[in-house]
Amino acid sequence: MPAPGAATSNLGFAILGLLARRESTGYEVAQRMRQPIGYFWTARHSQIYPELNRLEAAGLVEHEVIDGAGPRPTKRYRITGAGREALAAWVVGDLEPQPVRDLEVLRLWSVWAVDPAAADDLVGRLEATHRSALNRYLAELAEIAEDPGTRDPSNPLFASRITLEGGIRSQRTALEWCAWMRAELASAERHG
Amino acid sequence: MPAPGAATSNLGFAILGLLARRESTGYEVAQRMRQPIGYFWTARHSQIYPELNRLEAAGLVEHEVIDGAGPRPTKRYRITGAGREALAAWVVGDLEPQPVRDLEVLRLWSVWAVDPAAADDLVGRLEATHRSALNRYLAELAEIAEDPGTRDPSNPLFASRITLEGGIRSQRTALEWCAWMRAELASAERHG
DNA sequence: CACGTCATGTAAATAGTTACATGATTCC
DNA sequence: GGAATCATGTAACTATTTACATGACGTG
Repeated sequence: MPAPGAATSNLGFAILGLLARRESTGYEVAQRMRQPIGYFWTARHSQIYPELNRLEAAGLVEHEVIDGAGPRPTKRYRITGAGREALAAWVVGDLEPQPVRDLEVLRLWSVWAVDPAAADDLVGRLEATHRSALNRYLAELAEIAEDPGTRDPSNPLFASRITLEGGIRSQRTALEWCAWMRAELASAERHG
Repeated sequence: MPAPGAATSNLGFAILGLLARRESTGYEVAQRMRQPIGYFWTARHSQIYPELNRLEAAGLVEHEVIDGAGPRPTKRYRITGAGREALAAWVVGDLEPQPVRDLEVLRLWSVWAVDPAAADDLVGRLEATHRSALNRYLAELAEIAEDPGTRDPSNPLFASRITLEGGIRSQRTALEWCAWMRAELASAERHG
């Protein structure tokens, strides 16, 4: 019987969300942490393995040993009933303001310190990264869009679809913003 | 003569950006870290004071002791020439992909695990926080918009304006996305 | 046979938060 | 007289990254 009030970290809920969709080994959790959810949360395996142990100690996940290729026993993790309850409670829980950390905007906030040509180049590179992110999201959405599960709010694909839609919208907005900034830089150049 | 290749952290560049605009005490840096730049970077005073020492050891800032109200000597920090160069080089430097961490999207990615009414309530609360952020950004932009400095790419106000504009655009997009999600939830409810 | 993938761990370092500590001045 | 603000620092903890460690199997 583990401590029931043991606070789970954000990483813990990211892992629970992953395991609620499908059981996985720690290695697979690390893989899935890059691709599907890496757009809004990331973690390395060195953080994931200890967190899986904490989740297990709290009774939110459990594992069984299976055949595998590693030098140590391969463990397949599954979310428990308590884990599902904790995840659902967290999803609808209070929204404390999260500390924002956006390196891109932090750079642009000091862009006045470089000459306009360098600024334009920077914004151009930013634009390119947003364009490639947009294309990745569009491709991923296209892959699942036909599935009727994406229309059912209790199907994981519904949540995949709405989060991808959010990513697409925000990348498009970022692209428009970049184009706007380049226009602002160019207009200042003419009137300057 | 400090080590010239000493790597400066992101926090260091946030502080340099602040001091490049105006010299400040550590206390003021902590205040300014909330309001103007807190929309994209945050830090507490316990992180700021040691970082100012590191920046000084690296020759990027310097201080003079002034009259002040604290129990210890009050220090006013100023960016050095080397500090300005380091800041400018960082602004236009390589863009390594930054690890994303968005708690809001992480929650929504598991929203399939709760019932549609609770999901709708969650999205409603998200909407409210985006609306208030939008209003704050609009008010801040209105405060500076009249200043002709906002049109000059080498004036800090230009950078303040374009970053606020980015914040406004992304909050508006988030609001539209929230409205879209509520519509999706409602339409599933009808056909469900 | 070298390289990539499967597979799980630990160690050491940096980054960031929360809490502790001190003391003067101003405002209610 | 108590609370807020000015002002700077340290200690302890949590979160995250980078690097070290091991070893089997399949592919070119």
